[in-house]
Amino acid sequence: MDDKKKITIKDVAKHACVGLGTVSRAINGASGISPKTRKRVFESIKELGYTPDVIAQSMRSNKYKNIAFFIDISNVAFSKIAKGIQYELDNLGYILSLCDIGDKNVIEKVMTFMNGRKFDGIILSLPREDDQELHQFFSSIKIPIVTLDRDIPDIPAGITTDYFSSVKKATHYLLSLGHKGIALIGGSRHIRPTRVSIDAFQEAYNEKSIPCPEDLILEGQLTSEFGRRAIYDLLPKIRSGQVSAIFTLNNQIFQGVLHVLRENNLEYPKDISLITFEDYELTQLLNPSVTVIRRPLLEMGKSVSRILIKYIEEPDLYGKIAPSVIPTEFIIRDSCKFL
Amino acid sequence: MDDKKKITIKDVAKHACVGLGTVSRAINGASGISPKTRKRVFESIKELGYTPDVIAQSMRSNKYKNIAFFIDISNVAFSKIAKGIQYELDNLGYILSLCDIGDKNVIEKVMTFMNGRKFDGIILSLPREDDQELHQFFSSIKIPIVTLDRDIPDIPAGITTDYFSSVKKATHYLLSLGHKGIALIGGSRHIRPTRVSIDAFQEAYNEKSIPCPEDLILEGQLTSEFGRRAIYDLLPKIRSGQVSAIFTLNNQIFQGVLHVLRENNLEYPKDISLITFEDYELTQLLNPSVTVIRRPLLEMGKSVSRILIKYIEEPDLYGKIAPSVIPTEFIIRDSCKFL
DNA sequence: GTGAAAGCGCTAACAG
DNA sequence: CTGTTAGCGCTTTCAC
Repeated sequence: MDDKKKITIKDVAKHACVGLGTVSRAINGASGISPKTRKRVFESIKELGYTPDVIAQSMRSNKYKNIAFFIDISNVAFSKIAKGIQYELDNLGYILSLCDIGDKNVIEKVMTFMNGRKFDGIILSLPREDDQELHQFFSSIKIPIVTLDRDIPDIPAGITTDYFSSVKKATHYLLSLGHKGIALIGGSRHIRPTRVSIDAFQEAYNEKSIPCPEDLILEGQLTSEFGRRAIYDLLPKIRSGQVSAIFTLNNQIFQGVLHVLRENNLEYPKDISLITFEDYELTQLLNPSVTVIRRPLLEMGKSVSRILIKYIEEPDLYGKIAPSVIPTEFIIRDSCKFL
Repeated sequence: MDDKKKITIKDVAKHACVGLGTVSRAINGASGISPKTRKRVFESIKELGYTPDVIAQSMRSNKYKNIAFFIDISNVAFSKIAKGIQYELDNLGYILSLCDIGDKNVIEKVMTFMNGRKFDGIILSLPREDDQELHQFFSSIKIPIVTLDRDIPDIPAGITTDYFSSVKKATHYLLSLGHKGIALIGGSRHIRPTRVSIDAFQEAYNEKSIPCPEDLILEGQLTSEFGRRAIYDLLPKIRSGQVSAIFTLNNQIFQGVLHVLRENNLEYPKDISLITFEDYELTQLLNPSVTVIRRPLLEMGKSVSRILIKYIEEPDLYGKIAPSVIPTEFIIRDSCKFL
């Protein structure tokens, strides 16, 4: 990282003919140093090409300039969110340490990762909200933690995506097209996005005074495997016309659905109408293109970092800032037909 | 991270009635400690719930248990590679620090990221191989660096993907289907994958004693934008039948191509045959499904980490291990027609 | 305002 | 084999 021999704060002090502490004060923008001295110190720093050793700084100051990000990497959304986070963090001199927690054995992975390590803050996107053991673990940590669209007791949400309004909009859209049998396939009520979406779905039906088909609300996991299973079970109802539209709340589920549809020679929008969450290359390039709800992933990453950093810099605020509400967009394309 | 009050090596020493150094020796599995004492120390460690402070360890030992990963996050391949890397690193107690370098201003981002930070090793996937400034920078660093499919002077490749054989296979396949005008759209010769693929492409033609259409080898960037431009220019030749197949070397390029094809009502395989690199949800779910060359992304991540760790643990080997050669797979689906 | 001194928690070199 | 000692590079008192 450095050039030849490590040049330390000591060298700078000597070069600038000041004491160790003075250099430190200059670096940290602390008070109690005259502008003149400060300037001289900075000149020496520049001349010597000195860079503070982050490790040594950390040891003394308990600041690490390091954020941990726990997420299931398999989710396509991840890379864009990560990009947003990293972008924001970069500007502030923090780095991102990545931990893939997959979707099982989460606690074990988290603990291994944290073991003896130090971070200034944590960004959390857990596969479920009801893992008591995990909550307990995170609660015992006294650094700021912030979640991505999760309602977890004692841990403030950094951002909260407005699934409600777009799911309602989408459901209304389907309803207005004449669909009554809409199957909603999502994760479990134990994660916020699914929970909120179900509420919105039901409310849309209620507003039109159409009875909501509770048996068509399918809760499971955010995997393509679950999508396959769900749609497979739905096949008879699709064929009988009882179900005329499918609304998937996650891209992996959507992919599973698509597979089974294909295998069974079911075409959309002819045989079945489709709406899904997450707008990405697949939904755009599929033919016909797919009606979707889009989340601004990059922006989500940036927002969540901003809040986390604020908490880190002003610990007193922790938990007191309302999460950024991220808007979503309902984009109508060609995957739904008029009944 | 810890529980209440920080418990240190000192506490352990006191508890186990041994000296500081002894505890350290036990922790580090160093020699010169009797099994009996070691056991006692570990008992105390367990009892006290002691965890070594990685920061303090790092400061003394110059080991950080931290790997830096530089990559353009935008690439879909990234998340699976990252998963592989993280998986392998996890087992060895290393963590992954992620740096998104995008595809411009790379050196600036790299330097900001490295500034004052310490890593044990670096995994590098640069957007181009011919950035002198960047090479110089990385050459000046004396920790192991390993690349993902890049030939960079002085920096050993961790893995090398066998693009050659599958590109040749794919080209032969197209040739045997009767295609002569195959457009090859890739990045620049300045990155290994494209360079090798071009070679293979030409060799396939040569083997069949068919003159290789050099003017149909299009070099550019690995972006959908370039894909669009390239295919746009090709349109007349496609319509005239001069070009009957397109072979894209990257998924983003492929997506650009697909867009333009769609906009111009060109269908595959009817109007044009298609082969692309990277097998992912899009190529599988598109209808018709797309003939592809697949790389085992997860495995690539694992392999590159393994080599890097080996270099870290045995610095003498640095640069002396041949890169793992990662096999690729040519998967025939429905995007090419018999001419 | 500024220098000197005291550690942060740990490893490594040195005596026994 | 094991205890003690000296720092790693830095921040933070504490005097002056």
